[in-house]
Amino acid sequence: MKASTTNKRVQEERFRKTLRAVGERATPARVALLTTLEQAGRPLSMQTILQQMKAFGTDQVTVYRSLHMLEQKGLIQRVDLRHGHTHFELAASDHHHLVCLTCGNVEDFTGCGVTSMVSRALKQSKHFVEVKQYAVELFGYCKRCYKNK
Amino acid sequence: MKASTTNKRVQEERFRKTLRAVGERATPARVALLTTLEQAGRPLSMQTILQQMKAFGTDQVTVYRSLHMLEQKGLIQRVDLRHGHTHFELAASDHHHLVCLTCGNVEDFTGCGVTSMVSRALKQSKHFVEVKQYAVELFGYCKRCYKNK
DNA sequence: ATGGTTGCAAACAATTTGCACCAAA
DNA sequence: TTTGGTGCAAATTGTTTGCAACCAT
Repeated sequence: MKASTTNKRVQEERFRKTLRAVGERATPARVALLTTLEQAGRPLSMQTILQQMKAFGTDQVTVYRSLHMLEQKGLIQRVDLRHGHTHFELAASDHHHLVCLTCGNVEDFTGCGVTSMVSRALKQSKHFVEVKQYAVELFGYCKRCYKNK
Repeated sequence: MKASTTNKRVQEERFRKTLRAVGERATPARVALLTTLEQAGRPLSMQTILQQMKAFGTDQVTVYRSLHMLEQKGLIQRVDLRHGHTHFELAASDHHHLVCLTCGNVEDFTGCGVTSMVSRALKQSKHFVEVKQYAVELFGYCKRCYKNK
């Protein structure tokens, strides 16, 4: 048995537990959705998700409904890469994205200093008292596209 | 003549110049769009924009086409406030947003230390060499909604 | 057993395209 | 004058809803 297969099974079991932990049923479609996002390791477009889940035998409608629920429960996050369509990735990934404005390539980066940013923002704010999530995306050019500008 | 009227005319003239400067025609619809975003002073939803522009006598299609062009030229920016629909605001506003996850209220904040964040990200990056735009949104709770949680 | 979940069909909403006419430069 | 912009209608794409059958617990 290949290592990747083992890992996948372990992941799936973990996701089943996570789902039950937030009070939701661990259905095959939901587990497959989380596994797909996990294995991708990067934000997946709606298109791609629908495609992969269709291959798995899941209806579009179920995908939409599952994504809503998972986002609501905070297990996944919507990402706006300015590619023209929504992307999703597993939540709790404390990294952010560099996005190429030309080719659309995405690279992660960490250590954006978001903690100090949050405290500064809250200190400055009149009405806000807590920050739970954040979106940080940087848009620019990768080497290749920079040259061809 | 009221001061606000004067300001509006001055703004319009400025926007006409800006449009020509990026090689585009200064049509009434485009100027009205930019003026609308300017006067709002906060990100406007697609809905709101379409509504206001319809009142101005502009077709939806023209609004979509203008928004695309203005975004392409870097005069406006798409903002994802996780309200379920796209928002736009004038570009070059070097502030970011605090968004309430419950009521959707938006507040600006400045001084997020984006410059040092950008240099850290670029230093860390294998492929990226330039950052031209960024999106920084913090999601949390305002006083009122925090109490009622 | 049973209440939440799914698939299908159909409604609904959002966005884009083709084309004739009009206007900014 | 000429090139690009606009409005209208219709196509296309994206997302949601209603309901009967199904399955995770």
